[in-house]
Amino acid sequence: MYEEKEGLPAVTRKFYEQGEKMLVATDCIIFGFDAGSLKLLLFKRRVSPLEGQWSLIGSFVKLDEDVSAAAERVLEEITGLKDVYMEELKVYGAVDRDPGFRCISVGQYALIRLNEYDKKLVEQHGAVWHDVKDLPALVLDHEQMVNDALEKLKFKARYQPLGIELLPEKFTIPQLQSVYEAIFQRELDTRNFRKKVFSHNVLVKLDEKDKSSSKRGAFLYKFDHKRYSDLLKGGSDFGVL
Amino acid sequence: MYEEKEGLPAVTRKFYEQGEKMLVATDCIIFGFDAGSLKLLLFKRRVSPLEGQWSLIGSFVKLDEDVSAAAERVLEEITGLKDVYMEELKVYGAVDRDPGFRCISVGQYALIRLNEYDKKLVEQHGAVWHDVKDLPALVLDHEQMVNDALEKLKFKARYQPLGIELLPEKFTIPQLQSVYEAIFQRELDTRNFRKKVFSHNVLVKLDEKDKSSSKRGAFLYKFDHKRYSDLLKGGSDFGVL
DNA sequence: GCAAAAGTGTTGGGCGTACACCCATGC
DNA sequence: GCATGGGTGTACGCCCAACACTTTTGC
Repeated sequence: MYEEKEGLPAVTRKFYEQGEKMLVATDCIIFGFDAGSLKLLLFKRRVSPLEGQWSLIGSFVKLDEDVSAAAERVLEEITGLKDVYMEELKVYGAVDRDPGFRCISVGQYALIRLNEYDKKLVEQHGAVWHDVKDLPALVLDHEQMVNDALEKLKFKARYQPLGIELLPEKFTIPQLQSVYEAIFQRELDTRNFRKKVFSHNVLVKLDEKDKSSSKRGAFLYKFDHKRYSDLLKGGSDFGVL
Repeated sequence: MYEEKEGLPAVTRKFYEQGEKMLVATDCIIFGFDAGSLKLLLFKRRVSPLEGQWSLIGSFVKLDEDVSAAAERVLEEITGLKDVYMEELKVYGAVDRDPGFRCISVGQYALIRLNEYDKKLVEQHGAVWHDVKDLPALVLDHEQMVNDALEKLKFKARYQPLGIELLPEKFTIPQLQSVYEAIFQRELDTRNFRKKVFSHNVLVKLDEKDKSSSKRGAFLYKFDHKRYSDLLKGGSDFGVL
């Protein structure tokens, strides 16, 4: 627990006492990818307030916890995952956004691999994956958060290889294309897509094929993280279209 | 003043009481443009804590105030300006960022016209314009905020006509080019710049010249806000390079 | 042998970039 | 008449978008 600091001059203490304190929450927009479509992890609230309604997964930020750490804690509590791609979306700071008490929320979105998370943990929390094309109504301003996150994801995916965050370590090019088609909500041209992703030289072809989705089978690739970070320093971008 | 809500079920009250409350501040990164360079409005603190040191202009967010409204209030208190281009930068939420009490800050950056602000008000607050290429040390994590804001400004200026937010209503093309050169910190080619800005068809040529910086004089233009918002709906972008 | 997905090249147009000279005017 | 900044056009290369057929293999 974090205490008011001792030993500050009176005038300084007064300065901080003037400030009105409020709740700070973080809500996580957790994306996954499966069966050709983008999924969102939602949570049916089992406790008051707003019991029984769908919401994002969130928590209050503790006094002794960084805001980003709070989001990481929430994500780990519900999926068992650490070290996940996660980024701040924006602040939701309207006075009346939470009917209980003044509370601002920092939206943060995460991309996770559906083959890695802890299914039991998710179930225990009453969380369910929903297709982003078919979402239920959500509490408070959570629908706005989801829409903002989808927009930002579309935008960022044009310049950063976010697609690989949603796939297993080994993946095929058709799978990768399918991820981007789900993000952009439109079909991409196979030849142009391959040309583009290979042009960055960050994919390593393996000697294995995945035959789960075709008779011929597609070669598996993995992402070369080291080469990627080297190229980033050179200021490259990693668009797929 | 904002009170704890009455009439909530006990379990709901408990839920909100569990949350640890903290200070929420907003800090404004206020950019202006003058004499060919980008300026930042900084503030020499006259009160404890951190008296005498340079800092951004900020304030605690009040319980009955939206986060964005707090930034607008701060900006108006110090410059007299309303309805200014302002946008959220990001949240600064590290536990130890403020030595006084746990306080997260929402950085917000603003672009203002140096011919419009209230000079007396700025003076009264001990605020001074500094060239961004020559900034003093700043308190807390404010230097990080400034760097982040400069990065974001560079990035966004490629796709949105932010330059005009820093110029008077009537401006010349060389002035506009000079704004972008200050933002990107490099020289731009005059012919390509003109080609690009005119290609968007959002500048209206006036029948006046500005002779303040050359004998020949440069034609003044104004920005066609209506045409711009119409084009935006069509999904255009407004790059200058 | 056929269905179903994997994989492969070429072309045209638009956009960004590089580059050099004449114009108008005040002094 | 000259110094100073304002204003203009072209040519090249690159990247994006459009487009159709062959390959592999399980059934």
